[in-house]
Amino acid sequence: MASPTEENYLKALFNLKDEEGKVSISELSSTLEVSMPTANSMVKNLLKKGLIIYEKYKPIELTEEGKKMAALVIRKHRLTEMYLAEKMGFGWEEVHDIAEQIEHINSPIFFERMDKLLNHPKIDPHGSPIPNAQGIIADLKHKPLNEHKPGDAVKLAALAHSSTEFLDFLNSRNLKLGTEINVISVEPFDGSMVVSYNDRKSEGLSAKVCERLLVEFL
Amino acid sequence: MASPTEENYLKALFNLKDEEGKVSISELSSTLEVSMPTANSMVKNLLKKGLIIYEKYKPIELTEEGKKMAALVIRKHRLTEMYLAEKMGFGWEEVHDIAEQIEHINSPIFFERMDKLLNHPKIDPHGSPIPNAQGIIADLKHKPLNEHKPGDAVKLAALAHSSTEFLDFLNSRNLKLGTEINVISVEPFDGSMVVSYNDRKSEGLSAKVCERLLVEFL
DNA sequence: GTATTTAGTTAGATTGATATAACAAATGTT
DNA sequence: AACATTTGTTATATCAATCTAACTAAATAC
Ligand SMILES: [Mn+2]
Ligand SMILES: [Mn+2]
Ligand SMILES: [Mn+2]
Ligand SMILES: [Mn+2]
Repeated sequence: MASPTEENYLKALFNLKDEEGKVSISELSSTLEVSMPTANSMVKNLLKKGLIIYEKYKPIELTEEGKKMAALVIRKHRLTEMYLAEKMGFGWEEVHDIAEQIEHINSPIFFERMDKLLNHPKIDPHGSPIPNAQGIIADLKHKPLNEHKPGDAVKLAALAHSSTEFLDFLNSRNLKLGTEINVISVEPFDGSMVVSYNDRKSEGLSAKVCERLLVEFL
Repeated sequence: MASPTEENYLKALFNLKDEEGKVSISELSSTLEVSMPTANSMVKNLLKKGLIIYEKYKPIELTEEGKKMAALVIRKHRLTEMYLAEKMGFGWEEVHDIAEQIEHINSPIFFERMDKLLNHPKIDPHGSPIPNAQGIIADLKHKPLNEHKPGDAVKLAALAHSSTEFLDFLNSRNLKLGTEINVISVEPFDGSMVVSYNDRKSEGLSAKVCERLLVEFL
């Protein structure tokens, strides 16, 4: 079985591939906050276990087996986040740090029970898809808000990144998954947008925020 | 902070003291399923950290600080067991193994939330007391069933040991916490008892079972 | 196209948790 | 009391996960 450390590496490799395409040793080491030699030696270890494909100085790739294991760790993480939010009343900004630890619990019945109690949720509290028990992840291909134009009416469906700071920001603006947003204008200079939602007639959102808000058409 | 390994040692020291009085290296090593040199070196480590009192060849004792830390780990364990049983529908025979892992999660808000959602439970699913947040444990001084005599009417309040096998046995006899038991007779030869409870008019229980059933007078 | 910078690797050390082998102390038995 | 058994200790080794220092390959800049 994979140790907690190995699970964290697999998860990081999976997520970085999604976000950045190719994955390098330096990205891995900074993501996991370890030194490059540490990441390098774990990469050799994962290679030996057949979970990645790797040649010196080349990008790191997960094998099919590695992908599946990564997806199952991500499943444990996201199910936990959903459980914490839905059944224990935690805010979406609180769940990640706890899930980062609980994802390493080795107990299939525990996570199956969460899944059942939650009625087999498809997404976590940040709108990210929960892989199924076979390690298959739905691709929910939402578009970021900044790709929309004035007049578009959309619904907040997910977040591209979900740092605590960003989630606190969204809380302060009362933005939640499901919030219906109308695009009023786009500032060509800096890509910021003016939108309305709920009873807020005119809210300015920076380009950085708009890129991270993943929405679907209404 | 204490590592998961250190937490397991503290917990074992605390529980063994309760069950056996003095705690030796060999008891510790067999309880934790490690070699004696391993237990010996961890004892040195805990000594250095001021969590135990120890002199070569003498019994091991927890310091006040060690006792408090042990009690807080036990609190996390028993709160988790109660949460799993009450909120997630696990049987009392399923909760220990999961709690053995979750007890090492480092997140005060997580365990405080469990405590709150459970309405500050005083006991775990096996009737053992849950230490409070200050590390104080109530002494519920129940007596084992085998110390009772024919004619006594008692209520099952806790279990002296709670191995999966024993819990499976109790399930098979439909014995639960709260079950009201009437002592019909005691066999002087082997200490076995005949009792009645619910609609069972005459159930034989071995001495071994009767020692482990902790009851209170009705 | 050489020089500089960045990224990656190797070597070597450390720490925590574990083990086995060998020996020593304490305890139990006759 | 002597011997045998059990318990505990020390010495030494391994393994996973980490680090720093030194070096090398690749990428970028000029
Ligand atoms: Mn998360
Ligand atoms: Mn993690
Ligand atoms: Mn337990
Ligand atoms: Mn444990």
